[in-house]
Amino acid sequence: MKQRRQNAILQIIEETCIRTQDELSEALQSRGFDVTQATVSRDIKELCLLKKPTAGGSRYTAPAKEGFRESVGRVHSIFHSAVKTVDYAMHTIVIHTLPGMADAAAITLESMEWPEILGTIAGDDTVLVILRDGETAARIAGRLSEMLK
Amino acid sequence: MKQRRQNAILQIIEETCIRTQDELSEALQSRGFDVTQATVSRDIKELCLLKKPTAGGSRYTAPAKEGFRESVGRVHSIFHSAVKTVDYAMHTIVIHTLPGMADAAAITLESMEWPEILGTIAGDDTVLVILRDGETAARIAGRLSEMLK
DNA sequence: TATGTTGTTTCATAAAAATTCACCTCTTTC
DNA sequence: GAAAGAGGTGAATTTTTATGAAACAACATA
Repeated sequence: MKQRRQNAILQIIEETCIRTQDELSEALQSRGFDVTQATVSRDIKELCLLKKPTAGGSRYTAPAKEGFRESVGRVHSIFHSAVKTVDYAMHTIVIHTLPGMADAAAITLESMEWPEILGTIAGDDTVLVILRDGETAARIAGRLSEMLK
Repeated sequence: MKQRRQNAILQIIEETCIRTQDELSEALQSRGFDVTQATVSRDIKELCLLKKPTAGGSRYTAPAKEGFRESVGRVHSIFHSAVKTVDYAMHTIVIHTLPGMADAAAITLESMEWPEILGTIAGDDTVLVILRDGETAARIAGRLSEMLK
């Protein structure tokens, strides 16, 4: 059901100019999918749709990159399941993972393309992340911790 | 000032991962630009920044297309200044413009790439817009009227 | 000097989107 | 069959974003 609904969403935003999540949920209603804005919000997040600014107000569209959609959802879950703790000192963050998972965690980190991250080094169960400065390290460490919740 | 601030914004979102407009206005504060979220919201609209979904939450980025930024702002103003009235019947919308401006209005319409619009025909001071059906015509006509405000 | 005019900003608030929490409905496992 | 776990959802709420109105500044005009 969810799968079919998300396909419908992709089709709808292709065919019509959808500007809000309420509009989208109405469009779905008229196709027999009875969902609320809350669900649409989650679908949009999963599909990685983006709200593109155009002349007559903004509009939801599918992301340019293909294959992008599939990857993003997984990155989060890989990171989530691999990482045990996140700590930091000076301008470096230390991430402890399950044994053998450090490399996977590092790759997901890289894939996020956060500009603050200068680079990562992965051992077996530890990833070292190098940031520009201590303040940045604190901020990014906080964000990574958030991702574990 | 505004110009310089918007340049700063482009640089900031390039260098750091900005996830909300509040974050952005704080980043601006620390660079000496003392602005509120309201202003940031308008800057983002003018710069046509988009909020791109990624693994660790979404993030503002510059649009892919270059030259995109300049064009979008203008489309709206051209349409606004050229068009006098918008009306519709059946599955067609009739737009009256200032003399000689119909072509310009039609071109801006096309540039919006609204999927509901099958096509346009421009005379001297009139544009005919062909939609899929009457319901769509009513909806799109409403939207175009909105743009005149 | 008074009087627009235009562009930009903030404040307050409305609108839109994300999230929390509770509750379902299935599976799986004992 | 009961209990536990995983997915998925809606209602209500919070957070984030957009906007209307008023204020202000810079500049031109009478």
